[in-house]
Amino acid sequence: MTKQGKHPTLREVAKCAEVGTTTVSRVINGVEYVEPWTKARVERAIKELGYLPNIAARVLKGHKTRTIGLVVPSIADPFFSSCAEVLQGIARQHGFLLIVLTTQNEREMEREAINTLTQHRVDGFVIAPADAESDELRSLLMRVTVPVVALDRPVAGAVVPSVVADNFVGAKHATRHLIAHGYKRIACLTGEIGLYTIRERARGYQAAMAAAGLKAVLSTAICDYASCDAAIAKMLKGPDQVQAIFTLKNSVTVDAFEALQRRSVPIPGKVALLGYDDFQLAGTVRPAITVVQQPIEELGKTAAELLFRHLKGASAAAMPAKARTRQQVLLKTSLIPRASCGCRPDPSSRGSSS
Amino acid sequence: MTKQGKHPTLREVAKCAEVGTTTVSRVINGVEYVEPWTKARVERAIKELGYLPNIAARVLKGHKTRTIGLVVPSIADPFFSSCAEVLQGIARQHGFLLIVLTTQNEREMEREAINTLTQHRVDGFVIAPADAESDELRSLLMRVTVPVVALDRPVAGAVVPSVVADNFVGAKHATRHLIAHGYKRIACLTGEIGLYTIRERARGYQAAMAAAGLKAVLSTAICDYASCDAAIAKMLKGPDQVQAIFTLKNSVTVDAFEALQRRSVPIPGKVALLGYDDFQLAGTVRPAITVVQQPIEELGKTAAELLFRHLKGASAAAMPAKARTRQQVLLKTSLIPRASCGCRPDPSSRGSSS
DNA sequence: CTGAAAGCGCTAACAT
DNA sequence: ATGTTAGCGCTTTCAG
Repeated sequence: MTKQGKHPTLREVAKCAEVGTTTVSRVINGVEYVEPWTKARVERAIKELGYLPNIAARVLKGHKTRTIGLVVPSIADPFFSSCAEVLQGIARQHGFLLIVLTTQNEREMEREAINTLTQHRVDGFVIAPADAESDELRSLLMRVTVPVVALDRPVAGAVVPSVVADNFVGAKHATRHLIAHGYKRIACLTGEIGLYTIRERARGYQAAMAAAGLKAVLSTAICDYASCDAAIAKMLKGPDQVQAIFTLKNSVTVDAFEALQRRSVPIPGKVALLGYDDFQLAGTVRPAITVVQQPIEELGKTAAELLFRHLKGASAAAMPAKARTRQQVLLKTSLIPRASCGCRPDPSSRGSSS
Repeated sequence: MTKQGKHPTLREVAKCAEVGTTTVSRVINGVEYVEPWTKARVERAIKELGYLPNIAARVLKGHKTRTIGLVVPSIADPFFSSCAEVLQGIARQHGFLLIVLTTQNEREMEREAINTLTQHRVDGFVIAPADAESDELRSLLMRVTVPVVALDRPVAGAVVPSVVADNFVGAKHATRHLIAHGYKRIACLTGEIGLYTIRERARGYQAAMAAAGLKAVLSTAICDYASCDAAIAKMLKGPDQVQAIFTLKNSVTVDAFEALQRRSVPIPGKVALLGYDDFQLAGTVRPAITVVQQPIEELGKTAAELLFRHLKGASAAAMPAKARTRQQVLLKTSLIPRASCGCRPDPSSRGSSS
């Protein structure tokens, strides 16, 4: 049994209003015409009984669930929570619900999440894939019969449209900026090199260094403050002392800043610092930290719009031939020059948080 | 019609495996015994067809949706996104889904959110009420037939259990800490005084000031950097120059810090600073900022556990008489003494982010 | 141990 | 303009 509290049913409303079930259905959905007086009675009955349609029944009749999913590594991550906020807002505008599932970047949880969404018959979903190259993911996604949009990381083979920031170019420009400042020995610090975004940024760094005939120094094993501090300590020693540090993710930027500060290394006097991804207080600390800013809101918005375009397209134009262009949207990043790279912007550049 | 892609049905699986629908249902739910060989055939058919049970049908049969809701002002807010992360994790452990709805602290959206959740027949939900005193909310909540837990802010009348931090005591202790440092003229800056949490903190500040025979100076109209800077400018002038500033929310703390810094006011030399709510980099900026830290994870965890206890209680013990104690859980906050208040902790106190 | 059949609450032909 | 009715996919007695 396990009856979940007795919600009134449409039939009860009908009985209460002394009409047929169809009539009630009609006034609820407000499509066909019903006699004003009848309508009034039905509405009174609805209010009286506190009736709310059971969506499960509608779904069973073949209707959409008006629900979408969001599959991300973590919802506590500011990047993804901002995307979630945007997505939820747009979903609401369309009268849709948002189900959030987190994967911790684990394949297994991701697989589970997709299955769960399928079982719940969501009308579509947005996903930030744990592994862009995964064959399993690709085939799983190909079985899915609802629109899917990849966010922040594409899926290899472009089996679904994606909306990602241009990590490669963003990192390349940032590195060039450092080079333009005259630094020769520029190190790059990061962790999670397994992630698509990080790999792309690393590639951008390497490309810029190579183009300038400079030697790339890439540390990919930074996982916490200790490892970051150790890496920096080593780079500060010897004749080939590093002149600038480019960090590829938020937490590493903060750790590097902290390490430099505690070692009393002047920034940018002795070592310049530039981080990928803007963050709260990046413009408030002294020196203010120069960063590559991602268009977070726009990423979320674009993904949401793409998803809903497909959602509507499916119900309206019913599959435009096969022209479901697997769009791969690439959004530009921007460099926010502050003080840590050696730039001295006028003091009006207050911190913008991502 | 609007058929949502043709998922295989249980009947199709039955046909494929050459058994009755009942048998398929049994192997899916794994409750009753089925002949190993029959079971094997069914499982093969399931795999072959890629069958996933339609939850809507189950729900229609009177089963739970195994879905819970979360209603918060914003999911982009680090506080609530952390709670969401915890809640989603615990929900997943129980095999439940999480639906997230945001209200922007608006009554109307909140009402809508609750109705939506009811329509979708969630098994329960967690809510951070926009207005703790709202009669409408209270009555709405009393109509709801599923377990509800209030988070961060209680509902007046204690119609639902709640899990909140002790804002009053947290602010009182913080103010006392400032007083213990010898400051006499301590100002309190905040915005959103309409919110329960902020009001409680303001009360705590006033209580501590009154107890010490000090005059409370409360500015409640801080809404952005400009207003914060203006307020501080005024406080810096004249003979009654303020000696310490207590900010009641994150954004104001950051704005105050920035304003002080840009006006080259030595912290804590000239003016001490203490903020409510910890944040990323609070321990990294110079001087490191002393804050009142909220037990965010614990708030989320406790709310989730409370919710699931009620969820399980309802299906197991079927309403323990009337002993549904409307628990009001009050969690302790802690003061993290850093440098901005005048304390000089040894340099080992690295920044902890909320 | 397995299957046939009756609905759960709703919508949509099809009648009237 | 409104009512009757047949399922949607699933679980669950109740028989075999």
